[in-house]
Amino acid sequence: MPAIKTQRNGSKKQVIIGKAARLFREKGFAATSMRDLAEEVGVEAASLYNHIQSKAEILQDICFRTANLLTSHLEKIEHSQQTAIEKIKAILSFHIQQMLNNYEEVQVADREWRHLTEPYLSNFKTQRRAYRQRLANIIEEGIRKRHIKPIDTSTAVLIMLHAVSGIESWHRSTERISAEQLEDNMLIILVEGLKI
Amino acid sequence: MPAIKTQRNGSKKQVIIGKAARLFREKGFAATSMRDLAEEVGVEAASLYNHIQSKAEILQDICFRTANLLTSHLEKIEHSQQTAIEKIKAILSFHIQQMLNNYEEVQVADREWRHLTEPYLSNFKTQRRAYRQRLANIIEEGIRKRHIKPIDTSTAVLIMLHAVSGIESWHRSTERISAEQLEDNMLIILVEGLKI
DNA sequence: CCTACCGATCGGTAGG
DNA sequence: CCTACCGATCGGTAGG
Repeated sequence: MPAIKTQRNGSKKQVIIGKAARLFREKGFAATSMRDLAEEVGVEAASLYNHIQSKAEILQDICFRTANLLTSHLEKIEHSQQTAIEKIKAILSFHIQQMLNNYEEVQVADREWRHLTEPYLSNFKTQRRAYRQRLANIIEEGIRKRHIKPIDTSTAVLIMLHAVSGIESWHRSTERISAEQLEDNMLIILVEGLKI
Repeated sequence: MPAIKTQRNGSKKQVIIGKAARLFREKGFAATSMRDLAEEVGVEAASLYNHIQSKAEILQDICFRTANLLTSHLEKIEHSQQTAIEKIKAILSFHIQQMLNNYEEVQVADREWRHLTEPYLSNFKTQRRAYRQRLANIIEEGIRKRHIKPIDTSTAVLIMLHAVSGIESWHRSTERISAEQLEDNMLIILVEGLKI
């Protein structure tokens, strides 16, 4: 019954990856040992290898799942009929939602991708560069149509993406505002300044 | 001649810390070995210990030097007679300058401080929290005087600081704009949206 | 899923 | 500043 076996392996693998994301975010990829991960999962370190191939594979799964999620959402927005400002708001809103609901994996993908090995490292960097370029193109479109100030698009992209990835600090803050308020405030600060 | 000896040790120690900052930024603190660092410096690993006490001490030096630099600049700005908007611009401008001129140490302090051990870890977190609070207070002052939109101050601080720390990507980009243009653009995007 | 274990590498020390 | 070396820990495998 290979179908059931795959299913079982798949679900246990996802548990392992989820726990790994938590540890990688807390301590970093390099400082997290397979024995740390095993303890978190509740098995011996050797047993992890019945479900995953290597420590590197876990990082690959986390990084590319996140990258693909963001890329495919960007694709949808690109093909919509919204104005540039609306598109940017939709993209940032999606980033914020991902950060709030799935922040461990998103942050690991954002911070620990440097530990990917080739050819995954190059693939990831290429996908990342393409994503930023496409976001810059949307801003460029807004500038051409005079909805957005004539700023440097690369700088704007850089600010937006890094600002969003900073939500971590908020996430663990004691004096929290609601997720809705957070999103509203971020969009005001990041987008209103762009408008003409 | 203890004065000369201290001077010599001091300068060689600074060389080691500088090389370490480069490696810690590239590969992360945990993934950088003392043998990697020794090779970069041009000595055997054991010889490093004539100049530094431990790997941990190098990270402490980098993190607190950067933290103290930013804190003491903030102090100056706080006591000046500028408006809140001007103060924020001055602080961000200083961050951007530090990032451009000294980005390796600044980035290590920003990204690798999690690897500090106690009591340094707690000290660093406290200093960091205080810095953000004082920046938030300046924004709060601007809101009270109706120079700044009534946004959530913690969110604004979070966005600003993370946006600035994202300059790394730009620094290694091929299609660069000038440092001046970068700073102008960042201040427009980050500050203009705040104004009423 | 476990016990037992591998070679490699780690941060750091002794002694000169 | 080097050679020689330490105990600890790493990612991963063999075999059951």
